[in-house]
Amino acid sequence: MAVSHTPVGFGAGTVGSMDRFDERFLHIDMDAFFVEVERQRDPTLIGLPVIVGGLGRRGVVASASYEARAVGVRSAMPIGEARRLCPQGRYLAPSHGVYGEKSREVFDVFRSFSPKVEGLSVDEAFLDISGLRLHFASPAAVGADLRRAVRERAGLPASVGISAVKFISKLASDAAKPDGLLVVPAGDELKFLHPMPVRRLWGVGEATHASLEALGVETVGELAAIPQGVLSKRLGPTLSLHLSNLAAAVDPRDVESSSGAKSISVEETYEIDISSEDEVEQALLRLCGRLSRRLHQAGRAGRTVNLKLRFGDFETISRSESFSGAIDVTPDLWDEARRLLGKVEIGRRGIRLLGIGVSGLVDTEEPRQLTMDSPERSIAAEAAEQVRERFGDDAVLPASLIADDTEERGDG
DNA sequence: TCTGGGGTCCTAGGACCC
DNA sequence: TCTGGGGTCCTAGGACCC
Repeated sequence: MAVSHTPVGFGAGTVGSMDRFDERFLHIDMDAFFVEVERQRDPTLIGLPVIVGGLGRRGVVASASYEARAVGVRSAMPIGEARRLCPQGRYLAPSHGVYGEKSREVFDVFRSFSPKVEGLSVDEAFLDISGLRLHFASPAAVGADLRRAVRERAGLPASVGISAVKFISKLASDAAKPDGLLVVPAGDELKFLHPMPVRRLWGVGEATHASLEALGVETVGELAAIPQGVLSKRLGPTLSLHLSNLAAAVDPRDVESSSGAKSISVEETYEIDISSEDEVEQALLRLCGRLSRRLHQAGRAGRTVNLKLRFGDFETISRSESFSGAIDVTPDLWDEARRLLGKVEIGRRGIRLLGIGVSGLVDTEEPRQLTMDSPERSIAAEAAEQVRERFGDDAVLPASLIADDTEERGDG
C-alpha cells in the first residue's frame, strides 16, 4: 500500500512547511461505513466480502467491503451485477437508523477535536484544525490522533487527508483509503493533483467528463492547460470557472459549519411498475405519511411541495407548487400530491418511482398560516401523526388502505 | 447489469413588480 | 407604434454528490 498507517507527507523534503501548520483543512471519511457498522453488530462478517444495499430486483449497492471491491463490486452498481461478480458475498439490507446513531457518535468525536466541523454526509466531514497548533506538533499528528480516537471511541476505521486547500484534503483522504492518513504539504498540491484523472474532481460527473473527453482532457494537468474561455464555451461560465480553479489547486472555500436541511423528501422505487390510479394514490398516501413523520421529527413544515415520478422507461419528471403557508400533516400533503399528480400526463405508462418532498422549510414552532379547511381535521391529523411517531407508519391508516394492507401481510 | 434514496446546486424561461 | 431594465420568485429539468 502506498499509504502508511503512520503520519506521512506526500513527496520529499517538506518538513519545513509542515512545521508551520499551513495545512489546516482535514477531511475524514469513514471506510466502507455501512459495512463496518454491520461488522460491529455481527463480527462473523469480518474478513468476508460484504455488500449492503437494496436486495430486491431493482436494488443497488450502497456500501461494499474491500473484499467485495477486490472482485469489482462498486457503490451504486445494480445488485444483480454485484451478485454475478461476487456470488459468495454476504448481502445485507441497510439499517439506516443504526447508521444514523453511529454517525452521531463519530461526529461527536470530530467535534471533540475542533469546533469547526462541516459534515458532507453521514460518514464524512471537513475539520478546520488551525486552532490545534498549540496542542499538536504537526497537522499529521492531529490526523493520527483523530483516527485513533475514532477507532477507540466508535470502533470504526476512517481515513484522513490533510492539506492547505480544502478540496485537496478530500482527494488526499481518498488516496489514503483504506484506513490511512495522507498529508499533502503546502506547496506540493499541483504535484499531487495534476496526474489525477479529471473525473476525480468535485463537480465532474459522467456528463462533464464526456464534455472534457471531447476536448481531449483526461488528467487534471491537461485541464489546467485549457484556457478558461475554451472551457466556458462547452461547460458554461460557472462550471468552467470552478474547474479552472480546482485544476490550479485554487479553492477559496472555508470550513462552514453545516446548516440545517433545505428540503426533506421521501421516495420509493417499486419492484414492479405500478399503473392503476388506485395503486398510485395509495402509494402516495404512504409516502405522505412517511414524509409527515420526518417533518414532525425535524420540527419543520414546507412551503413548496414537490412530486417526483419516474416512468418505466426511466424518464423522470417533477411537479411542484408553492404556498404562502407551510404544510406538514399527511392529509394536506396527500391532497397536494394528488393535485400535482393531476397535472401529469401519464397515459398508459407504468410508474417505477414515486417521490414526495417539501422545501421552503419553516420551523413548526414559529407561527404559520394553516391551510387546513377545518380545525377538527387538523386536530385529528395531529393525533394520527402522534400515534405514527410512537408506533410506526402502519399504526394509523385511512380505511382505504387497511384492506389492502391485510392482504399483503396475510394476517389480521 | 439495467440503473436506490436522500440531498444540493445550477440553468432558464416566465410571471410579476417597480 | 411596437416595446426598458432590474430584481425576485416560481417551476421544471438536470448534473452531481455520498
